[in-house]
Amino acid sequence: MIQDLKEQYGNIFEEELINEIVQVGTFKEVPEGYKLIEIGEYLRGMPLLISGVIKILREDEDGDELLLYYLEKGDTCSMTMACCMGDAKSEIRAIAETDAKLIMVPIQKMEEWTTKYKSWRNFVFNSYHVRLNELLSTLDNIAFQKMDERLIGYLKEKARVNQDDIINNTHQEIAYDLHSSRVVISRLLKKLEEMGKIKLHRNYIKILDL
Amino acid sequence: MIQDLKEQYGNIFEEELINEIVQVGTFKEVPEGYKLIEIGEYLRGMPLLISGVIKILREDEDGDELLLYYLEKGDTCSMTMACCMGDAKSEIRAIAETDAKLIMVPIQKMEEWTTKYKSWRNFVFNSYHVRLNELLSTLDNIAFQKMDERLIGYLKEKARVNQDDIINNTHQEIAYDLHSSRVVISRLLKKLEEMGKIKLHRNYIKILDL
DNA sequence: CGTGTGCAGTAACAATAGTTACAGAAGTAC
DNA sequence: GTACTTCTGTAACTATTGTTACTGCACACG
Repeated sequence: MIQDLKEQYGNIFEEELINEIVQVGTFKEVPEGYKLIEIGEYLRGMPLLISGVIKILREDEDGDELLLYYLEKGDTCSMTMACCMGDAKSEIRAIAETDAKLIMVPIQKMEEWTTKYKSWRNFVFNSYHVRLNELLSTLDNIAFQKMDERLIGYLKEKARVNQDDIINNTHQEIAYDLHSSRVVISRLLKKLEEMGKIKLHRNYIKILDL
Repeated sequence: MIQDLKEQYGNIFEEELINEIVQVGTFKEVPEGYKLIEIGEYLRGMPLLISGVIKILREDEDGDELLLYYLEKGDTCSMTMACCMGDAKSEIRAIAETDAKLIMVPIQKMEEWTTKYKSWRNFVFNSYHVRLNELLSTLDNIAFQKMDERLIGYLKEKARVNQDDIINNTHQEIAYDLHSSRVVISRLLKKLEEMGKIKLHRNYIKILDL
């Protein structure tokens, strides 16, 4: 845990803070698909991501889903931080997109460290900043783009975070993430295939030239 | 300026911080429609809103607009804060929805005060928190609601921030805010009128029972 | 090797939103 | 008053997205 932590956060947190994190944090290794946070759930800790990718989803009262963004190594969940200050109930769902390693820090420490460590303060501010912009960009996509463009963006982003030109998802799963329906996604994917941008297979999609 | 500031922020900022704000901040009074921040513009200061309402808009590369949310008294612009830490260019446009009074604080002070004053730290964190949730709620509206529901929400919110059952806007202006077209908005407004929820007039709309 | 299950392809249709075009009403300027 | 502009109402049409229904294929499992 210590070497993982140092590798990922050593150059942004001071030694003393790293030591504190090691003392109070708990190391967690989760498999792909593991649900880390559920909507409405009370949060016990704040995650520091060491490796892997976490996807953050929003859901409305009818159960309709929407992918907000991915967390990658070195990221933390600003939503969690936001929750720690407010009503403490999660507004989002977090699912491991790949196998992931992370450190859970008790939320009580958050404010203490904010006072004590400049590097922690900067980290928290920076996380908010990055997340706010990420959310803004997600909003742009939904507000200004049509489904075909959103789909292309989705495939690109997914390939990027997973470092893989193969998208291991069914059309139904993609439809959930984009808050659309399976038939619509199949239709658009077919078009992309006809344009030579992707190659469709059962349970996976190969990206050729997006 | 001092009495305004104390009235609005006196119970959250300590005396010393208030004094600093008075020293380095500049008081600004702007009329309705005044453009406070433009997209891509470099930010000189961070606004603390004393009175009035500011609307925050997003725009894509084609010039299509979208209303994100309103700032009310006691709010500050988290986007601005986010900018101060990042590339400093504004991601959004800010327009005075009503006549407004505000205090502009030089962005250099932001980090200094973050270290120095706990109340300032909390204020900044809290602003981020509120804005993140606001943005999330905006995203919910766009992603999960249809235009008629969004329109109702828009009218309600506008009536709330302006404390007025009269919405002083043309259909075209509403269409811009919701990133739709005038004809669509006119059509939906007519339906709402037929349902007895509103009464339409030239240049304004009276809300009856939304 | 047949059967069941889940996935993908496709057609036909419905609903929603956006576009174009035009007419008339309300207000403004002269 | 007349001329002009702006705002609203409406029709007709297109585009996009969503829905329902049915097909066949691939794969797993006995």
